[in-house]
Amino acid sequence: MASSASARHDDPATPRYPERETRALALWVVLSRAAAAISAHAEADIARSELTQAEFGVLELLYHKGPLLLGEVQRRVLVSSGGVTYIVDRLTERGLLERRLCPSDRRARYAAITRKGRALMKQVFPVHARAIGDAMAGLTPAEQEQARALLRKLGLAAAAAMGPKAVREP
Amino acid sequence: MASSASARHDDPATPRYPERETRALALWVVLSRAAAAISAHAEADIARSELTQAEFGVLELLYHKGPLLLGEVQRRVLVSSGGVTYIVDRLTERGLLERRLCPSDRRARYAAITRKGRALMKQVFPVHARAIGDAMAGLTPAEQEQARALLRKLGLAAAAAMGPKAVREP
DNA sequence: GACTTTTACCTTAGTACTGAGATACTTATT
DNA sequence: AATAAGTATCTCAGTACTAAGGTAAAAGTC
Repeated sequence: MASSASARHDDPATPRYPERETRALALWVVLSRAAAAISAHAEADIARSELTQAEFGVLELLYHKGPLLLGEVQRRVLVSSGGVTYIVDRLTERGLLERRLCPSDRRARYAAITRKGRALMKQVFPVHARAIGDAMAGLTPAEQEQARALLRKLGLAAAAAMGPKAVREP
Repeated sequence: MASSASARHDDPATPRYPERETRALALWVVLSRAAAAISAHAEADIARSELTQAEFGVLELLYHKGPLLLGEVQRRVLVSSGGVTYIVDRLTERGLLERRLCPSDRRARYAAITRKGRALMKQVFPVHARAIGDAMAGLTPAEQEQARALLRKLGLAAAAAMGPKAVREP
């Protein structure tokens, strides 16, 4: 959740903080707001396909990357292991995904998109990509590249600073 | 949820998309990953105070802004109205917040931080601000300013493009 | 002044997800 | 071969939320 500590200090009751903190908090506010705004666009578009964002994320991942072990899915989609099971269950029930055995490791399971799932994504994803493109249209292509570089650097540093513990499930 | 459509196209089964979409999707990936990484830092710090992120957000908002109508709280914290009721209930039960009548509108209620809540935030927030500062340390101050400007522009444009419907609750 | 509409909050039921622990298999050690 | 340790997945209870519907007051309308 974004902080609301502002730069204004007219009110003597409002506490002050060092500049380093103020700058970081301000960035955190706009970062979470921007993510929420884009996410709202994405979600609105995804709703067309009767999927949640997480379900769409998993389906889209398998559509573009091919069959993956459930653990790999978990790492990429930033959901807990229980969540992956739940989501894969739901998508399997709807015939969009299937589980496959792993020949080299009998404990492991692959999740793979089905013909039906592929057909759905083929119909839905191009429109989704355009929706994201529209949502990002507030920045010029050059600004988007700039933002991408900065956010990549920030994300990698922040993830590394969390140390060995993953973003989800310590 | 971020898209995973990559720029690699060695696999003939992988669909291609226009550059505008590819660029936007790539930005969406790093944006959501960066937000998740920073959020993980924030959450780890917030856990110290036995609050959820949403609870912390509400308490912190009222700490810095003073009493607000529940609707104003909702707009700022990006939670549904039911969520605000729920969160304010919990914080009130713990004596950190109180509801106050609005003199000019008898339907409306203010949420206000209590002495106990203020004491908690006074103890907890400076440490939180430092944690956010640390989480952002992957970028130089200048880069943080740059990122802030870009994300602000992006967030405002994306929110405006959603039209009249709010980020939450259409 | 009785009516509709709008606004603001609350309640209830249901959903998506997390976290902890169970299960089942594999690999390493003895 | 037996045991221990490690890893991958699944199960289940509990949490935080959302959505829809309800109530009550205010504001506008005729």
